[in-house]
Amino acid sequence: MDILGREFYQGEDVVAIAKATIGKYIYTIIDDIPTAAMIIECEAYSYKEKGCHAYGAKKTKRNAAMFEEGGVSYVYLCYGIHEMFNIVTNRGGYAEAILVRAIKPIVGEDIMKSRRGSPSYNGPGKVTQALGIHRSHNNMPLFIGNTIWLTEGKNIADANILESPRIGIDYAAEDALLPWRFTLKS
DNA sequence: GCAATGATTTACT
DNA sequence: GTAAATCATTGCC
Repeated sequence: MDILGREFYQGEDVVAIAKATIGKYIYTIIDDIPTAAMIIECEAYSYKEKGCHAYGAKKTKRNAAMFEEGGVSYVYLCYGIHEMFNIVTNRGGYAEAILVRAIKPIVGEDIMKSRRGSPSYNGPGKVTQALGIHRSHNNMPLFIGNTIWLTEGKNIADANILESPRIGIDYAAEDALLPWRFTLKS
């Protein structure tokens, strides 16, 4: 299958990449269990705005993965309970990433359901749980085809992608209004 | 060392 | 709609 190469992630416009990520397939092989799903919702984050952990290009131990070259994963724990899966973009040092918010199961739905305990996958914490991703998968390359990777997936027309403000970052003030959330129209 | 807090989910009123 | 759960990371003392 067509694993997305490094160049897909290294563009300079994280928002454009986020939009292009809608409809892509994400594959994981975790605990020897393969699963696949289509990305149907994601959000862009950049060091240039307050919603991002790396706002102001401030590097910390937690967000170090975002400063890597595009094409690696950024997984972290939030609210002490939920793990979130991000795709790092841009070149090294620019700290931009895409948060995967919702998926549609393609392979291994029963596995996801049993991991989740509930058959819904719309929410960042649910996505990581369904796919079996956890913090130890932080800073992993996504362009090799090992453990976690993306493929070309479905080609989605622009007209079928909705833009809207991001969710859950009210503290980011005016930056919370940026239309950096992309959803597949169903 | 210690207090504050969050890119959320879930259940309850 | 509102609130509690729950802990690693952060920032300040």
